[in-house]
Formats: sequence, structure tokens, C-alpha cells
Amino acid sequence: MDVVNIFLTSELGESLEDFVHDQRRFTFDRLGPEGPRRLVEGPMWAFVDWVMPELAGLEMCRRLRADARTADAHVTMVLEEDDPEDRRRALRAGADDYVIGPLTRTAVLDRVLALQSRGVERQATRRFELGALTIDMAALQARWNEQPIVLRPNEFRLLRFLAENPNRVLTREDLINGLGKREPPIDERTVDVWIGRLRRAIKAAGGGNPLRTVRSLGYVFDLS
Amino acid sequence: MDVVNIFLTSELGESLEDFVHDQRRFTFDRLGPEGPRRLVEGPMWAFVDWVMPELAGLEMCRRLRADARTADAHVTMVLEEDDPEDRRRALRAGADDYVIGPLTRTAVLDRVLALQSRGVERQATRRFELGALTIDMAALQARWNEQPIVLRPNEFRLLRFLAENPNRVLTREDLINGLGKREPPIDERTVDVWIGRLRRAIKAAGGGNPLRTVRSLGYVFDLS
DNA sequence: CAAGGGTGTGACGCGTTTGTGACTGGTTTT
DNA sequence: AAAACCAGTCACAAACGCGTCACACCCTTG
Repeated sequence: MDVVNIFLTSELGESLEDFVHDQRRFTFDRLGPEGPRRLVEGPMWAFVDWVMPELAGLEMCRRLRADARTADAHVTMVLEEDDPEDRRRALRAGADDYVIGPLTRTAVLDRVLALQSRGVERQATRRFELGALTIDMAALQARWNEQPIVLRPNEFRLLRFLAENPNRVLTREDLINGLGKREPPIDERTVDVWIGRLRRAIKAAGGGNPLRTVRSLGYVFDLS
Repeated sequence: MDVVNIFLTSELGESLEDFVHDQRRFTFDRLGPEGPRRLVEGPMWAFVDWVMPELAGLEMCRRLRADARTADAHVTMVLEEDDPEDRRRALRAGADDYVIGPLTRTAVLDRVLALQSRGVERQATRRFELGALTIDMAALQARWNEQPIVLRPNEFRLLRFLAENPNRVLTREDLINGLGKREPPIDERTVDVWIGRLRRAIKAAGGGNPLRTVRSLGYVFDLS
């Protein structure tokens, strides 16, 4: 069973350790301006407060993305109030998700457990290969037989999410949620366009088509 | 393995029955103002909509708590929008949890499975094997001795339903209902065409004919 | 402030899926 | 043996779902 590492910028951590009884499955760590205090393995989940003592939350968010140790953490931004403008800023700064604060223990666990149960936990490995496809998390680059695939940010996340759940039909809804898009609600048909663009990019790199359409249901990353 | 009983105040139930393939582990029931329609055993999970035709969601929530049959159900409140005030009200009314609606199939399953998997083994990808036939629910793919069977959506659903009830004569009506076709009423003879198409697809994959016709009654999936 | 790239969406067209009526050949009933 | 019944198959039209394009919007960069 994997361990999920949870980073928080607030002091909720100690309270959570009390609340969660199965501590083998979770670690909690305080997240300061200089990043995590210790290096961890396994999926990471960061909850970043909008206002922090020493640093703006948005800046923290950008630093997490820039830091190789935390580049593929799932970042949830904690907003104080429900301001659409702030939400957009959070996502733009690299957050995957947001909650409207104040952050509660149940809100944290809901999110982490929901993600876990879907088999969606982020790979600890920075790099994984599926057939001819290689995905390098640290470099944020994908290759088909050493040939780089030119991907836009959203396409990269889409490919990563699909590749993390191979041989499994993902509905359009799964994909929208998997990319952490919540605001504004994304039209399901938009996923078709994402897939189309991703396929074109893979083909442009001389690749095949590992993305199978499952009519009336969704898409699968076909392994084998 | 315990059965989890899921109650919903919305009409998502039927859609879920179609979506969840392992029905032995779940039951779905509609939740009306007077509570559940039948008495069940095992863990219960209720999803209560914030607005309901005849009753406010909060009141429903209180009734569930007051009713001995459902007092220890896990109640999830479905909020229409992310209003902190509403969330607090929901929790105060006895809800354990909340989601921001609209309630989706994956949201329901995420939560229920998260509970299930807490301390329990992660559910493996669902897959049945019946003789030479393999049905992979995650990939939504069927195989005959490793040879993929090319199926259209309706054919896949038909095969699944037949394979879930092997050695049992299913009438045409059973099959129509089993596939969740209600609107418009389907002509029973249409089932013959479905069967014919399914047989042809299996044969095209080099398979035999596990579908036996029972004259004047219906069809059976023969497991021998 | 202008130029350029990334992204979401409506619209259009095409191919696929699917329900149905009709025809056929076989089986049961009278 | 005729009539009635039943299931397999085909062809077809309508509906549906998906891929694609162009466009508008917003953000970033210079």
C-alpha cells in the first residue's frame, strides 16, 4: 500500500495526525517558503493557503511547480472566499484544484481519499515508459521512441493522466476531473478536442495511436 | 464481502446500476420522504440532494438520523453550489460529508469505494472469465481466448448481462430491461437482431456460440 | 501596446450504430 | 398436409456520437 504525503502550509497537520488513525498510509509535513522539509517518496498532495505569513500562496504554488522535488505534487489551493477571479489565478499559478476555506480535516481527507480510490494516485517515479511512449515528469516531456512529442501544457497533463490509468476506460468526466478542471464547468465535448490535439501531436512525432475511443463512453490508453 | 447499500434521493440509481458492474457488492434504492423502501443489512450510504421535490434536503437528513433503520448510515449531502453556510447547515443537520453537485456517477463511487478501501484491499480491476470468454470491465473489452471481440456498445452490454446470468433463460423482456432500455418501448423481436449481431461478432473472433436459443422463451448463456 | 500562442466552444459533416419491417426457412400444432 | 408459429437474417432510414475546424478570448512576451 502506497503512502500519501500531505504537505500543508497551515497548522492543520497535527490535528490531522490525531484524526487519521491509519498513519501508515499518510505522512504529514509542514510546508514553508523553502519547500518541504524532507524528501519523500510516493504521491504528494499539497494544500496551500491563499495567505501565508511570509509568502503569498500563489508564489508558493509556482515554487512548488518549479521545484523538481514537488513538480508533480497535486496542489490544492485554499481560498478564503469564493472569488472566481482568485480561482482562476490559482489554477494559472499551477494549482490542480482548490477548496473554499477554511480548510477542514474532512475536506483534506475527502480529496485525498477520493483521488486514491480512483487508482489515480500520482506516480512516485519521475519517469515511466509504456511501450514506445516515455513520459518524463521532471523534464515535463514525452517521447515516442526517443522522438520528442511537442505538447502544450494541457495536452501533457492529459497524456499523463491517461497513461497513469492504462487499459481503463475513462469517461470525459473522469478526464475533466483528472486534470483538476473545475471552474468554469468544462463542456464534456471539449475533451474530444483535447484528444484530437493530443493524437495529432503524437502522430507528428511519428507515433502511433494509443488512444482508443470507446464510443458513447470515453477513451482508453491502450497498452499492448 | 459485505454489501454496501446506497440510497439516493435523485434518479441516479438506474444509471449507476448500469455503470457499476459488480452488483453483488452494491444495492441501489430510491430514498423518498418516508425513508428507504426496504430494510437492508450492511453498511448504508445515503446521498441526499439539497433540493428535493417534496422535502428539503436538510429535513431529509434529520429524518434519516431519527429513523432507527438509517441512524447509522453515512449521509452525504449534495450541495448545488459551494456555499460555506450551506455546508455548515448540512453538517449540523447530521450529514457526515458533502459534495458540490451535480452528483455524478463517479463522485458516488469514489466516495463509497474510498470508504470500502479504507483498511481493505484495493479492488482489483474487475474481470470475469467464463470458459474461453473473458470480459474486462475496466477496459470494456471482451476476448475469446485472448482474441479481442469487436463489439458495439449495445452488444457489449448485452454480452455482459448474459454473462452475469449464465445458465439461466432470459426472456426478451429480461434482456430489454437488463440493458436499461425503456424509452421508447423496444420491440421484442429486436432482441433477436441483437443476439444475431453478438453471435456474429463472437464468431468473427474465432469463438464458439455460447448463446443458446430457447424456443418460445428466450436465450441462455451456456456455461459448460 | 502589439503580436503570438494556448484553450474552450459552437457548428458542421461524416461515419457508425441501432431499431424496425419484411422475407425466409424451419418447427410445432391442428 | 395445411396452418400457425417462431427465429435468423437483410436492408434501410433515422438518430447518434465523434472528429475537426474556425473563431473568440485571455494570457504572456517582447
